[in-house]
Amino acid sequence: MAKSTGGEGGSTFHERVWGAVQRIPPGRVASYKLVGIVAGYPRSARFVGRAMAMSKGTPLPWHRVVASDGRIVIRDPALAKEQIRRLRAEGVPVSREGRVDYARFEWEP
DNA sequence: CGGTTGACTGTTT
DNA sequence: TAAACAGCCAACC
Repeated sequence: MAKSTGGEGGSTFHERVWGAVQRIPPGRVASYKLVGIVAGYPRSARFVGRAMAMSKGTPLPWHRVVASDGRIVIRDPALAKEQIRRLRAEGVPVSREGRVDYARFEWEP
């Protein structure tokens, strides 16, 4: 007990964000802001996206992270396409426009 | 130590 | 509805 931070227990911002993303259950999605809140940085939504960009090549379920409207805001179409594909594989319906029903599939920590 | 940057978000035009 | 603007914050050079 008495573990410091009481959360992701990381050192850098990215490690905490990664820890928060790993906590997202399958079949659910979380917004960048929500991940930031869980990570302990409620105002760093932008940086959460930055951390995700670094996550390329890591076992991180970054595909469960979408914008606050449930829309995919990734600038790389190839990467966004992969996210849609993974979300559908997890049981999350994604529209052709790259949008999910965030109101229904939002992760509630 | 300061300016730049971004897988964001919310408001306004 | 889409586009533009502004606020925010930590890592990077």
